[in-house]
Amino acid sequence: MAQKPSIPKGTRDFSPSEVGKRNYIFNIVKKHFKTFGFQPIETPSFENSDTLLGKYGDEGDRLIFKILNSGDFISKVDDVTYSSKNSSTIAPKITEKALRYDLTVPFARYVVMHQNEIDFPFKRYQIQPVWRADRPQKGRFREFYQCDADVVGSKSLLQEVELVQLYDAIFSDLGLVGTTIKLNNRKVLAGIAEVIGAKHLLVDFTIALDKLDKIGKDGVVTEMLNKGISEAAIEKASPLFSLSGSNSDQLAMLRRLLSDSEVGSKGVEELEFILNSIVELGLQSAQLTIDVTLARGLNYYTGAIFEVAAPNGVQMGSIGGGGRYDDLTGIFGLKDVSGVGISFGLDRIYLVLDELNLFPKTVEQDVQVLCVNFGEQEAMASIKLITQLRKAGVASDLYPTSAKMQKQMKYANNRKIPYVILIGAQELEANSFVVKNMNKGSQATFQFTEISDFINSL
RNA sequence: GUGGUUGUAGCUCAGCUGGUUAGAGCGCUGGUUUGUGGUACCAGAAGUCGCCGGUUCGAACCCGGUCUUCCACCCCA
Repeated sequence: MAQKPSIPKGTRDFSPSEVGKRNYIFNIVKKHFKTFGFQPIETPSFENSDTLLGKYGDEGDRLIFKILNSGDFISKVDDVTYSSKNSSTIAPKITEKALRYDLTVPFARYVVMHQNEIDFPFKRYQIQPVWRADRPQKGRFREFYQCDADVVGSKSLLQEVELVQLYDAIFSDLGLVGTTIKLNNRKVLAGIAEVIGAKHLLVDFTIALDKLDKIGKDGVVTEMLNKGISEAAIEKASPLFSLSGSNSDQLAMLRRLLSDSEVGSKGVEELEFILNSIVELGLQSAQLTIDVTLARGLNYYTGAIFEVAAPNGVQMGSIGGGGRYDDLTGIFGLKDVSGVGISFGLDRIYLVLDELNLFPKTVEQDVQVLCVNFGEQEAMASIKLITQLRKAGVASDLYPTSAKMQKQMKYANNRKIPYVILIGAQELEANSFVVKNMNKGSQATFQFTEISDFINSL
């Protein structure tokens, strides 16, 4: 063997059966996006760097794949910058494009650029790969697909309610029972920070709070102290650390805690509306719960925040997330367009479905009928049969050479082809064909004139 | 970006404190079975032991570097 080829870290090849399973998920997701009234758009794989940079925080900027300029890009860098050997000052001068990091920011750019053609409220969905220069881990890749559904141009909380329903519809259809849709609200977090007097430390506060289930109360307190949040403030916020009970209990507690904060009370009100609506509408298989510790890194959320956890017992980061952002298009110059959206982590959903064995067997079955090749004349008769089967929409194939029957049968078996058709000398003479059911092992003989009987029996 | 971990046949992995021609199971190819797969038996092919360098009479094994895998952190789908 020559040099072994390889693919970059964090990327994957997909085999036919994997693509089959991925398409199964895509199709279900798309189907529900459509029935909820969303329309598809697509955007380029790469954007201008300044469209993306600065939208995801410093951490996000680090993870953006930058594309080297074409041509003699080095000669255009001034000597001072060049000799500084400082990556962060040189990079912007030699990389004017960058790979898409998520679908939300390109969507905001799209909305601004096409604002005059769009009928608001605009509901769009988008299923495309995104790239992040992250260190790979289980369920974390450097190239992965996001499936987003967003609504822009409506402040109605009914959108949030519908998005919860959409999550539920899709996960139910995928057979993924027992997902938890965690719900929080940025205004609630802001209210808490305000009430405890740590308004300016909102981000640090929420990031620390987000880790509660991971590092425990003591860990969170330690981190908050390190970030400069006072002991008195932490003490005031301490009811949050042991918040439990039903959604309405939690709401009552929050309402009490935030009664002095206007923004906080507004957040509680929003939470309450969404929860009450869902209680009235009901969900098929998902559960909607308040989770005050849910922060999520993306800074642009301003209202509801969603995150979906896989069913209990599956070790996997969140399989979906989203939220309300009041001013995402503002950074591109279009004010006062509120948006709310959710995202599905296709690759993680795949891993979860695979682990729980929830893919239907049929997704791996491509060809339904294989004709054994016995020789030239027999093959010609087989092709005639296959032509008719294909016209009827039956995926069928002929083994291309008259190899040993054993080999042909084995091929059919390995390919999981459920029916094998035999047309040998005898059948040729009798104008018939033998159908072998590979699952049962049984055989049946049909006349050429009875092809439709066979098709109907499939 | 920080710390750790992994790499041996197509796949999953053995390989003792460094010592001749590197092993197994599965898979693959052929045969038992010249018109029947999934079971059984027999035989066979297949590896510059991730890559580069060093130590040594001698390296899959020790040392350094590098790439890759997985994990924790950071962050996140």
